[in-house]
Amino acid sequence: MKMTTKGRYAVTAMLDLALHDSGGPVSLSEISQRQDISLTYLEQLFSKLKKHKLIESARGPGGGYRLAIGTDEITIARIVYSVDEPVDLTRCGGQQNCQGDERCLTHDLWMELNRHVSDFLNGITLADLIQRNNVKQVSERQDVVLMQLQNTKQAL
Amino acid sequence: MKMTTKGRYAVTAMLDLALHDSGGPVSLSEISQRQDISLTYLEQLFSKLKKHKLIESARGPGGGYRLAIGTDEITIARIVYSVDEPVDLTRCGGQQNCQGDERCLTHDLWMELNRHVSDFLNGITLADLIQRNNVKQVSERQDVVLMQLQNTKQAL
DNA sequence: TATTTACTTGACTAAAATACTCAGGTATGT
DNA sequence: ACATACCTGAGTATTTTAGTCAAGTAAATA
Repeated sequence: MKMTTKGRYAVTAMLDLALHDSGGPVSLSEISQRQDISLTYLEQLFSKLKKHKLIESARGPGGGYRLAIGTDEITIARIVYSVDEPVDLTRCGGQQNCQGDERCLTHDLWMELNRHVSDFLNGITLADLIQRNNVKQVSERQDVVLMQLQNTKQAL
Repeated sequence: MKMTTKGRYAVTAMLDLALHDSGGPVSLSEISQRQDISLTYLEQLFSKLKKHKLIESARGPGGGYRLAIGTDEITIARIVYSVDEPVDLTRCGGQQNCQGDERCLTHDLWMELNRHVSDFLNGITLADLIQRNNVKQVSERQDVVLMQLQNTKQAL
């Protein structure tokens, strides 16, 4: 399992989408502003998320993205796998050819770690995260900041 | 927690050392041959492992390395941390300033994953690995291959 | 004491991966 | 028509990784 900022951004963006999914579609520029992630980078991520059928898109003004399936079906693992192709921790990718064409001394250990991390990330869904107090708090703060930003813009 | 081949090599080399620690010190060239890791790269790794007091060195002919503490005190986590400086999975390194100077939406999630992986790697020692059947098997295979190699050399 | 073995140190480098940006699209609502 | 917003793929700067190279020092042994 590979953990990079790409995967982390994807989870953050998906969680943002889930939190604002009640009205119409959510545009990337909204998410970009709330989560401090560049718009073009988000486009890249969402393209992959869409390919993996986690989200649906609507074009044109008022368009944006919405979740394609329920928040309880979207695990963190699915999101991460969608943007970071599944690369695992063993040298050989589970092929058991880490040394010449045989298993290396620690092959099984890394396989175990792999499984462990996967199990953890498979056990948490967006629905779970939404319930969490710290997520609620941060999300509210972000909503307020975005509203202030928009008000300032209109005033100019 | 960062998982790279560097950390994996270090664990493999340390396990090899532990498995051959009964006689005198074990030289890096032995480990290099058994584990297919370049000698100069091993030197780099062992320098760090020594700084972290996991091993002791003896110079000169017949010299090499031996474990500085018991195999039951050497966790996988300690080895990995010794060669890969502790980098964690959050954007902020636990500083909670992942967004501006506030926590990002998924801060706590990555902290949790961090803790999870650490717990796992802290829960396994070299002593544990030595007991495992797959380790025993691979190790025996490697010993045989090395002996054959040395016999071939002498014959030349 | 000459020689060999083996650890020691630090700088250096090639290659890969990462984290993006940019330039052009295309669809859709008003 | 025009603005919004998704869509696509190429391109690129930076960083990290993995590993080499060079020039040592310490110790054992003949």
